[in-house]
Amino acid sequence: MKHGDHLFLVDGSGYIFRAYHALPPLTRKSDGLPVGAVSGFCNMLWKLMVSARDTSVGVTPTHFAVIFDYSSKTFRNELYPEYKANRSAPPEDLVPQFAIIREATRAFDLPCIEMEGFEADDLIATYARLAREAGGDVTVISSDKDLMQLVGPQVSMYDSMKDRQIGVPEVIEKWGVPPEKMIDLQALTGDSVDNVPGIPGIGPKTAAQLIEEFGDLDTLLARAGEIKQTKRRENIIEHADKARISRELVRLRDDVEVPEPLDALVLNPPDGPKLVAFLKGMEFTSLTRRVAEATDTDAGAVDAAEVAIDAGEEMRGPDLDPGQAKSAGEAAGAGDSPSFDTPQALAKRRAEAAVGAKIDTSAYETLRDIEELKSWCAMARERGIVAFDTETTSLDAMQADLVGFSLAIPLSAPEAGDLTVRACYAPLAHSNGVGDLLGGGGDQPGQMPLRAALDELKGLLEDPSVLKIGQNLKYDMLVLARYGVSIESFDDTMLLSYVLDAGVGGHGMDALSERWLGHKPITYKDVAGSGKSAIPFAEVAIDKATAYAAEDADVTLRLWHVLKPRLAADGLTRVYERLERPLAKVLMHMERRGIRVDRQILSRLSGELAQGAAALEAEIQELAGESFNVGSPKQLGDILFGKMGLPGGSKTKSGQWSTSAQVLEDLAAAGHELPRRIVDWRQLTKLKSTYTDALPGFINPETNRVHTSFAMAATTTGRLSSSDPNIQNIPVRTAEGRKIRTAFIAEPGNVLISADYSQIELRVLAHVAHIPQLTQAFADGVDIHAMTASEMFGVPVEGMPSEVRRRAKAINFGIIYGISAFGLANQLGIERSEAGDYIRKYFERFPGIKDYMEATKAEARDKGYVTTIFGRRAHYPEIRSSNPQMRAFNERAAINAPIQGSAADIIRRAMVRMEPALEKAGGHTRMLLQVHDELIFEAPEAEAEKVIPLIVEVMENAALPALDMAVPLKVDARAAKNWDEAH
DNA sequence: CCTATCTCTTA
DNA sequence: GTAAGAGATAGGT
Repeated sequence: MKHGDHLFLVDGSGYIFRAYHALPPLTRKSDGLPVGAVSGFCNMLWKLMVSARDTSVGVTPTHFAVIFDYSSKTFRNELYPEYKANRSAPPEDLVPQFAIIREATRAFDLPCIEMEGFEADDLIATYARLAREAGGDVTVISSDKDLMQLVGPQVSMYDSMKDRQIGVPEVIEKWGVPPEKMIDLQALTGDSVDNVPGIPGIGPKTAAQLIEEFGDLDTLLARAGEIKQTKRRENIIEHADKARISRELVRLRDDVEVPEPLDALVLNPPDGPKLVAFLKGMEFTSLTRRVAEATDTDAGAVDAAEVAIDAGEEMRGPDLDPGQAKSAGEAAGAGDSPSFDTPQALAKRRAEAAVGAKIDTSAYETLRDIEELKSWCAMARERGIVAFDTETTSLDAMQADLVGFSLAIPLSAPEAGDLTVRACYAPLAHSNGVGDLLGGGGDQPGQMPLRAALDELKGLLEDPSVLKIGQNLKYDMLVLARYGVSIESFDDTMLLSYVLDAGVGGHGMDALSERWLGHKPITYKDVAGSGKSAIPFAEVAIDKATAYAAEDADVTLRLWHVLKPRLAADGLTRVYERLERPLAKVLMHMERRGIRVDRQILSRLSGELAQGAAALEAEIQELAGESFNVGSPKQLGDILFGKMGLPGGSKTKSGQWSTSAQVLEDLAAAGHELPRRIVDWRQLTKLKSTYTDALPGFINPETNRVHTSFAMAATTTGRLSSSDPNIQNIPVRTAEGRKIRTAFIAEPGNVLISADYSQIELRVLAHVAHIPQLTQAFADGVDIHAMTASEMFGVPVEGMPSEVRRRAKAINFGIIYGISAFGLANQLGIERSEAGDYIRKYFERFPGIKDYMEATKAEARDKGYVTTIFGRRAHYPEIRSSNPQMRAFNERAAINAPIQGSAADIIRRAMVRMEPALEKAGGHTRMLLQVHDELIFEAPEAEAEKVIPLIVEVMENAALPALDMAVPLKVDARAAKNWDEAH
């Protein structure tokens, strides 16, 4: 570099955040990938590269570089651990743009520079000094005040969004001090965003005035006693040390050993085809056209580059030769000829390449010390992508302690054929299983200290510029949360599989590995044993644990390469991005909070139930004339239908007489005493064993609350399921059962709020099937079942007999379930022929329903799946079965899935939006549980009244703005001390 | 000890 | 008629 040369330094990280907030949100048309900041970035780069002379910069660059922050952890954290500690995670739709912007930089053939331990600002300061010393001029493309200390005769700044040059006069005008005093000024004012303390009560105006008066910070601090204003004087004296620390935090380092020499930053003419391919892939049409014209490229002849969401690897893949990972800052070689694909072609190729992957479990490494771990973290950062898995002591994430973790990093692009993966396991808390009652086993040798390893891991997992890939990451996040570690920027292979293939098969890692890789991973049983002889994972020998754990990370990474491209290829990006991935964290928080359950209430109920059941059992034995196991359907059947000779109803699959409640009720109605007692006995013992006895065992000893586990990928339709304990089947229908709900309580000073959607599935049906009468009825807010009865039977709603309404209600539910005459007859206790008449009548009155059902069945038959209103798919591969029963069952399920699934999508949307919305009411209300159409919250008494309308609003508007439903959604919400009264 | 069956709870 | 999870029993391993 020489006199007359001009270096442009773009503050890439700063630009991303500014553009995100300043520019209107923009998404890629084909798949909804958020690209607003990327678009602004590309336009800015292009403008600066080719026509900076026409802007207020007024010069053409000869050298050019884009600088990024490497990670959130820098040398400043050593000075002051709280530095940038309060910065919150970037918005969900900004995260994927970090990686894309790096890729954009490469597409422009510009050096992309970042360095561990330093902020972008330090690299900018260093390059600015080097250029200055070489006699060149510098323009820093940023408007960040932190960089203004660099401004001087040879260095100026440029605000590209306002097209405004920032020189010495501009800095003085804005801050009241010249650039060289900016450090002192910022030391006094501090910075709440970066958590730089400064001196309380001193803002920019006061700081400028003080610096003007005393000359510089040291003089000011030395002579602070002279300040007249009492409070200000005391503050400055008391917080002088804070100001000194602040000064070191804001002072930029200009002596960094930068990764590229100045001369490597020479600006080359853009590579037209390469850049056009990228811009086309991003669907930036007008910029594509401008670039194509300026570089004399035939845009029509260039294939769009595939740029996938969160792409760490995709972005780097096409222009990367296998095994030749480029170091940070190295520009992509201009001579590479990129191979670009349609999403479908890429997905297909990946799937084919993945089968029979060479997985060698003996090649995995065991990380024994921090240095090794550091080097793996650095490698992960360089690739921008890492698969991650934890090993723990328990399946219950709320009680699991960390035993170790594994990482897997792709070394080559899979386009090169076989994907090359390096994987490792870091054991942290393995013990010798020889401990007896007196002394626990000691640590196995060769493990690094847990705390130090966690610190290192935290830096990687919380770095949003590195994509973390896991299988069921909600579990890992839950475990890590207890160690103060979160995961920012992630993909979950279980959720990917669920979005792509719900209904096709399981989504567990072993199933996915066999399905996609043709590989059977080592099972947990293989390393830990099973049953009584099982040992805790912590006692597994480290070499065995390494093979098992590292393989999980390896397999997860390979699965991601197969599954992720399918998202764009199948148009399911939106479902994954909006309904699945963000919900994982929401559920993690809900599970972590748990709900308070009153032991005393349950124990009292248990006693009452035991008494009642014992009394009934005595009567039952008396009536039966012998003692038998009342809980055994087989023995009971022998008594009822053998010994007593009662008329048997239906038989079970295995040929046994059924003793179901339905059969017993019928016998009771015919005047038999014993069946009635059995029904009552079963109710009491069910409540006792499943609820009052089992629930206390789920109270976590640490938190004293019950933490259910929500499964995100368990149902075909998109509903959640709940287990350990299942809180989605807590009794409500009978008075006896409802007593169990009184044990679910709020903490003192708080209330529980229950908010549930009214008739959400019928509303969804009205919307998807376009039923005018239903739509109108919901708009008018009338009783929907009475309206149905009125339409069908010609009975006026006024004074309608309850039996008539009951039948209409059963029909409405039947429709949602994919009605059959058999089922409806069963439900209503009427003849099949009569039920058939009802159904015919219903279809006459609501012909749209019949059309919807036929169309849905046809869709399922043709495509193998049906779709919810938000695009979620539910697969029914057996719908083409030659078995008529099997076929009919699948048809009914297919009819139900879009209705149940759309309702599930709606509440998922509400849940994703709920947490930020609750902040507005004071921020102390916490979402605890979901029961399909109901959300349960815990709120301080003082906040409840304020938060209820907010909750209702979020839920009622959950479909918007993506979808403006033909039917309004209605939510009822109530607060009380316990769940029974709130519901 | 593990798995299948039956029953019952919810939306 | 849809979607789930769980407890008790019974029978095979």
